[in-house]
Amino acid sequence: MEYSFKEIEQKWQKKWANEQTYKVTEDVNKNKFYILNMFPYPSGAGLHVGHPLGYIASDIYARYKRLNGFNVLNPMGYDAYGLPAEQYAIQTGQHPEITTNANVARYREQLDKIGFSFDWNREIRTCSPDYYHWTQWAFQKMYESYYDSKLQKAQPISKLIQEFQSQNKTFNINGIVKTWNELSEIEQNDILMNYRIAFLGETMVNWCPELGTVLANDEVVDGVSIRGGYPVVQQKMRQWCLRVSAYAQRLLDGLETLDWSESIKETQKNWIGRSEGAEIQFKTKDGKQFTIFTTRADTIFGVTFMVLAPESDLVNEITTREQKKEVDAYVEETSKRTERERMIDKKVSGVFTGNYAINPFNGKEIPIWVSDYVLSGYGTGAIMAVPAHDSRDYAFAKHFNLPIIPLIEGCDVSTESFDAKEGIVCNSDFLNGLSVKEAIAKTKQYITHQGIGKVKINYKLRDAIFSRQRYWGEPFPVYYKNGIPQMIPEDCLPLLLPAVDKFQPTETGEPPLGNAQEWAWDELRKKVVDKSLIDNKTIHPIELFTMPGFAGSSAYYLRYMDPHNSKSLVSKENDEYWQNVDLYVGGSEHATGHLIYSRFWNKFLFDIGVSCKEEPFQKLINQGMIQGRSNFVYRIKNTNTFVSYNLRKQYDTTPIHVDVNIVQNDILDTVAFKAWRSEYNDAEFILEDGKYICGWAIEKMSKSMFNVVNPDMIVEKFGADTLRMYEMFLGPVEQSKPWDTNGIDGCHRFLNKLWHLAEKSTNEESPTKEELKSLHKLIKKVTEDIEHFSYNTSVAAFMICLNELTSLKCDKKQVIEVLSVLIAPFAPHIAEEFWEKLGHNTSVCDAKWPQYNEEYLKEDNIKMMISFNGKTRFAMEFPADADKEAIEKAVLADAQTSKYLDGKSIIKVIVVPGRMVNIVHPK
RNA sequence: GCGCCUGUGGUGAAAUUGGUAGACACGCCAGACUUAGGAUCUGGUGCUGCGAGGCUUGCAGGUUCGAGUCCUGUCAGGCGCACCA
Repeated sequence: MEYSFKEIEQKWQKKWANEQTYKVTEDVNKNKFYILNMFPYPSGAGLHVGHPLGYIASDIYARYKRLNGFNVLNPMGYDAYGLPAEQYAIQTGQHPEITTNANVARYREQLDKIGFSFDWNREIRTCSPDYYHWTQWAFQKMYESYYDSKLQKAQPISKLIQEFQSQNKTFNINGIVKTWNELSEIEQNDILMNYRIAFLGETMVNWCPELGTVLANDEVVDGVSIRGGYPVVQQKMRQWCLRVSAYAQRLLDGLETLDWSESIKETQKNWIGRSEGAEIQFKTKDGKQFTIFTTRADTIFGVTFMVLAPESDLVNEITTREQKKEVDAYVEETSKRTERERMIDKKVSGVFTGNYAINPFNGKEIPIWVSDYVLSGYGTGAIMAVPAHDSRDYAFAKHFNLPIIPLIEGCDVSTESFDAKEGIVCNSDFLNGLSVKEAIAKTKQYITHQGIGKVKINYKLRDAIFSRQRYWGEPFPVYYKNGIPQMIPEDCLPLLLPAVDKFQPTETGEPPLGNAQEWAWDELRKKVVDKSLIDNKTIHPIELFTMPGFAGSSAYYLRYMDPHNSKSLVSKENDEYWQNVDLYVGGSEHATGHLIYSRFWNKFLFDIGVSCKEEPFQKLINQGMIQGRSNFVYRIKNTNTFVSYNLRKQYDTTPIHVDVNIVQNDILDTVAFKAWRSEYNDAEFILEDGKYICGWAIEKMSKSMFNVVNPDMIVEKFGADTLRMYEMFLGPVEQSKPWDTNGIDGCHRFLNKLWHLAEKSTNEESPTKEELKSLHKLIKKVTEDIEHFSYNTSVAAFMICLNELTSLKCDKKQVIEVLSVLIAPFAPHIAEEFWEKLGHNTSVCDAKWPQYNEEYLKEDNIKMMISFNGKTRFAMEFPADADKEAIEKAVLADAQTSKYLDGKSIIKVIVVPGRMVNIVHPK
């Protein structure tokens, strides 16, 4: 009988669905294993062959763990809210809800064909009210919490208020000192905003007019938006923010406990950007005070000017009346430039404020400048400039002809600054003679002691901007009373997103939810307890901003543990059972976005006792990107004649992308090509050896390159099991590699041969010694490979084993029984079919993973390397149980007749490996 | 500029972690069978040379009896961060 994969796969997929084979329930008698893929956002293009790579790899691991007796949670869902889904809807002119549902359905259909062991009972969608209920809930908890820097954890804001009251703490409001109880509600609220973990802040944001929304830092690269590549400008706006920066140190420390790749940890460390330094207070000549941040406190004697960021509030305060006009003009000018313009054009600019600072170490007067090379958002927005030892200060000093004082013995600063933190300090009073390291420490000690500064650690990590002027996102469960945000009562959640017709964003930043004023008032009437407030119109309707894409994706893995719970995000029992994700699989492009937000979000939930683990993802595997392999045809210019690849140089040709689906092994199907597009109907070909050979290149997989390969097509032609095996065979999971359908035949042939071997295997006898050896070699290899995610080599091991069994003419049922279980993670459909034919009435998923027996693996002979006279000469074989004397004897006997030796010059013989035998044989 | 990663046949890649480099697969070559088919099977296939042999893991050194693997330098490619004081 033929291997009719189509029939087999459909049969088992139906059976799995009907019998809920992959449904998982909490079972305290079994060890848990939580495996998770980064859930996809369902784009309109559907899956291409690169998307399932990570899913297949994790599915293999999930099935393997299950066969080893673990209770495996392997869920799947959709990240359906956010910009990409909305942009797609806008482009196609349909409502995002409609496009999202259609895309989800399409994804599901494609995924089902590949035979994953997902538990679809636990499916979640970030845009479904059951789900975003808990996104909104978490936001409210963040609003009602502050970060206690002494305890280093989140605490209820009520505790802070209590402290303010009981300590009778005083606050300076516009120069008037008041105690907490003397403050108005608005003033109290303003103060608390500086502490809340979710807070309203007037901050510089990345405003993208084209997308009509603000963006988080990780959504902007090189001054343009990641989605669409539109320019982004800096603008001050009142926005919801998350105090991610409070968790900077814990986010850094947590990395040490994680089993993640070094490169992704490094990326996160860079992004968090911890730097140890000092804040030093300076006074101006006219008695005003300001603070700077530096990591090079040791260079204080080389400060020849100070620089303020143009956006800094200090600029106004410090600038003298004479210079005001000039400074204002400069500030105005820089504010008009976008981030991108500033980045491209790095020319030195700046203006003198007219004011001078006094160096607290030696009393010298230092001019204060304003320049855009100092950022307002980092440190204090003001620096002390040491041109001798900082390249940016150096460029500035050279440009404006400011003095440069070298501070390291023997350094040459005539053409460039000396930035290295090494050498012996000079020109620095009491620091002279110290190393840079010592000088930094001593200066820090000095400033602390003198009360002119303090040791300070700064982080580059900024607070996340949490509102978007968009429609397709979670509504904020917030309304306003006298401008003060109020949380909608917890038991009134979720606050549903209204169905509106006009959901397009506006360039001015008016949120699309503004089109749903009626909804806002209606919701308020339903959700706010004190109805008189509404009638008096003393309150404003619901917040019209929505949450960003990362809101829904930050704690989704917790929800999978208990997806239908309507009382809480996750029940205590379920959280304690599943703990956290043991294996997380996804792309490394989320290193500074999702993987930071998610860790932050989980740390907060840990602090408030919702999550029992501080880190959400214990082990992380970053699957590589699958690139496309494009094919080209070569058209002779101004004709409709195409010349084959190796003849193209004889003509003046233009390479043209051709659909890879009408090319096989780089040979063009000329008939299909003519039919492909009307302009090629009358195409003519110059062939070589009767074939048209195409050129090729590795490029991104995209529609415009005609190199997109659809998994449906592969499943149709070769079957899901072949697709699964081939994707793994392609190379290491973590490596980026091009897709090349050409090689798939090898995997298909393998399954075909396996099928025929299984068919022939009706012999009930025990396997022979050779057969057992081959089988147990495979068990060992596959077990080890799966543990190490080295799937490409385990596929190879299957092929080797099959070749061996075939040449042994193996026909034993017992062998096929073991093979069925071994292959089940990779090719589950065929495995089930074998299992059933062997007479089992349970799923192969409930089988037991075989253990190998070292006894069968023993080699009769051991190969060893022999070295003579310092040169490795050749390998010799010895019986496995040979002792030292026997080996020595055999080697020396061989040496007498060996062509490598003349029989008289042996000095040293070393036999390796495994057992090392040194034979020193003096002549 | 700083940090991280990767360089092996025509192609995707292996290499028990220091032990006969190129497993396995694609492709290619030759053959078998066949109602010549993009089916199946068998053998060959790193480069070079008629040959014995020689050469070979980006390049140059080093350690070692022995290096793709370890060390130093260098070149190339990729990724991340980047006026972060």
